[in-house]
Amino acid sequence: MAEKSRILFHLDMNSFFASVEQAYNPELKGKPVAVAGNPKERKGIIITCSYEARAYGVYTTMPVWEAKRKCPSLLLIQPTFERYRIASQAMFAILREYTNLVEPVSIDEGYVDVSDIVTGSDAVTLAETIQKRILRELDLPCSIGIAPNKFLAKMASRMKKPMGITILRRRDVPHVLWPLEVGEMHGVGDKTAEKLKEAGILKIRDLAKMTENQAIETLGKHGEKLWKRAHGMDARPVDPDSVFERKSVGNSMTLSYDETSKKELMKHIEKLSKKVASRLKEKGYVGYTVHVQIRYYDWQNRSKSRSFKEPIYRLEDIERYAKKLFSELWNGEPVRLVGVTVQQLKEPGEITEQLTFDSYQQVAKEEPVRALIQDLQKKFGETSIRKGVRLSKNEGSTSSFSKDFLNDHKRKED
DNA sequence: TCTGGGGTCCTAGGACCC
DNA sequence: TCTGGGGTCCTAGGACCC
Repeated sequence: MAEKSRILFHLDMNSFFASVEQAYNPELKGKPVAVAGNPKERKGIIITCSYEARAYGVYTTMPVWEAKRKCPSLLLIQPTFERYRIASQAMFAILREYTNLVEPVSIDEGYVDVSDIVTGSDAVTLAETIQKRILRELDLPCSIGIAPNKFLAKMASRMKKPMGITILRRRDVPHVLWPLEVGEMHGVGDKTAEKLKEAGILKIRDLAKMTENQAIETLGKHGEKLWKRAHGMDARPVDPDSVFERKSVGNSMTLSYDETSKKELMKHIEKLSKKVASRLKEKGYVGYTVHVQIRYYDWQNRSKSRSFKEPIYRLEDIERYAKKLFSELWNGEPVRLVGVTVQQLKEPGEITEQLTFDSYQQVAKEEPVRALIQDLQKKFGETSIRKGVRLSKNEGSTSSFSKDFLNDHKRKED
């Protein structure tokens, strides 16, 4: 069955964190800049770097000491996520001026379905307009891929960077996509590339020339998906709501050194539980599963989780269960990283909006639902809860940001 | 002197139910 | 006196992405 013909953009901000820092501090423009964690705390890896830094061979995930060796003049900046979040919202606000069919994928990229607002020949013009606006109003560069589906748009957007606009049609797939290494496909990481290599599959062309069943025999269900993409097929819709359907909230930390003291580890679990609890509250979510992760000194990962009938959202509960799970999981060996996550999230609106007023009152008598509702009433007011307003959905989706807005924040910080 | 922190999706085995 | 098959939930682990 033929897919309905669509025109999608994939917009990808170029070296986003570093570009935001350069927009805040124009003296950094034209220089090798890297946003990186603190090297003293063993978190010293490059998170993003400017194109000037890339010219020296610096790339994301490279340890800072190595980056410094490759580029002695590298300017290192600690990340300020608040800035990135504001810039991101401003960017998405611009996209939503054109259509509501905007799907954020991460802080710095998203899909836009422009099928209903442009015809084929106007798509490039619209992409240019958007790209210029983001540069002019936010001082940030981006690349845009234009294609009939998400996969091709994603592949297209990274073909020209920075400030590129690339069209990738189905008919371009054999001569543009097929010559690429299979590892360059979105969705193929090291492990999958290695498996494919063992099967003699090196180029995307080789994958496309397999039969679909051969791809499935080699990689399972993942193989079916990749095989279709190698043929330029991808029916996933652009879903503006996906951003509101969060599945988990978690925090983890790599420790400054491998830790063996149970007391210290428990302190870390407490800290992480606090962060998770406060983020859950902020977003207005409750969860039903608590999940604890340990990464040992030798990079072995272990995890343990438990599900509950009652919603989990209070700090005491998260902390108590996380500690219990950690104690059951830990084998006493040195720990490199610990993490706490709450999964199986629901918005309280989803719980209350199904209830009539009577059953609302009845359920509200029960712990811990009653405490939950009381907490939320304090924060949002009784009516919004009773009406089942989807609280987090109303946050920050329509505000308009501009360069002035960014500058206001800049001044505040100064 | 290696490898952050935020996530999503998939797989696979066992429990449990009909 | 022998044990099907489908469906769902739970849990652990892995691959991948930015």
